[in-house]
Amino acid sequence: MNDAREGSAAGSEGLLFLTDEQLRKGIEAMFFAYRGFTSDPDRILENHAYGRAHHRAIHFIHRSPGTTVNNLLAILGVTKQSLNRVLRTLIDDGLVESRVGSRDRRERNLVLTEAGEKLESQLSEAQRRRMRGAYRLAGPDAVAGFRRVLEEMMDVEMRRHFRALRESGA
Amino acid sequence: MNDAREGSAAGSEGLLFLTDEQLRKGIEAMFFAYRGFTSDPDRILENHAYGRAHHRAIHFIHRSPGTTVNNLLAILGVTKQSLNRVLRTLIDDGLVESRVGSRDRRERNLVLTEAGEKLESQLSEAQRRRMRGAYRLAGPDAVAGFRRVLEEMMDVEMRRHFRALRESGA
DNA sequence: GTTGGAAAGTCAACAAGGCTGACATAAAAT
DNA sequence: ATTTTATGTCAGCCTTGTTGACTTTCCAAC
Repeated sequence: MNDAREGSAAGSEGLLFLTDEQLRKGIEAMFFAYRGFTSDPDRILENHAYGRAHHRAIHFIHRSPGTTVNNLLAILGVTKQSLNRVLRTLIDDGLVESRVGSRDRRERNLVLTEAGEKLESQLSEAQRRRMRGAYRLAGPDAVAGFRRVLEEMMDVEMRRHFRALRESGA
Repeated sequence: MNDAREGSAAGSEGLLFLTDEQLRKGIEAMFFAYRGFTSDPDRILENHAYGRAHHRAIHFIHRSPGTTVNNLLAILGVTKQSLNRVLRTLIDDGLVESRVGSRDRRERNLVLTEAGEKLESQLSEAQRRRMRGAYRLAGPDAVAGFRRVLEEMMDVEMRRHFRALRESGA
């Protein structure tokens, strides 16, 4: 409907990269790229009877060892029932340890066990391999742009979490 | 595990953007950004008793009017049973029309009805609004990098479909 | 013309992983 | 002492993915 007026979004400012057509390409690129992004870990998880939800939990527990359930809920944006089902299996399988909070004993501090770290490493390495390949081919400037656009696409709340994770890293 | 050796991926080549830490940031950026990417259409779909699967079908039928079921299956990467369930409801609700193929009458040519185009327009505009905001803030160079990295992240098969869609567009 | 196989549609059953609502418990905060 | 917070858990529902089996349609080769 809107597409009949290709390029009209740019008006007379010459912002060709903002045409509806360009935006649609970006949308499709996100769709197809996300498929690739998840495919490698998905293949590994198949052999473990785990799914993407387990991967996400493992990733963020690795990233913030000792994190609480509440914090994880905020980052993952799911209900506690949903997260609990996943955490339950990971704890029962000995990949995650749930310690009673030191500061506040209502809380649970979540950490990966040795086995958990091992799986995390496998999953992460598979995913990083793809990212590394893409980064290498695209080059540093493209990577900076990639990161910049992604960050602008996030909701403020998610950007907050994203940046909080940045601080803990390099 | 691998992360103890931060920066070692760059070796002495100075490719700091390829450190495991940078790659992890990219992974997290994809995760958080994709959440934002899908959130606006998701909100709209709630009011229509449709889900993301319906959105995807609507998007690609709009994009390639008259496309066949088989082509859609290849693009979406789901089983025909899964797609059929979604198409069934869209056809029954009068958003998609399924015409017997002209060339090959076993095939079905899928097109959006007027009502289908209307919903597509709503969904697409919501998604494009976010992309437009991100693109504008990041600037053309960042957008070029964004697109470049995403394309490199795709599986070859998906890249083929992506590029096929490009040709039909501007 | 008959027939083999491809394209499509359908039925059934199942699983993962979202969701809501209700309720329980322990511990902190007031 | 009471309320609030963090967590866990039970039950049930929905969407969307899966596999397997089977039918119908119909092009194309024989």
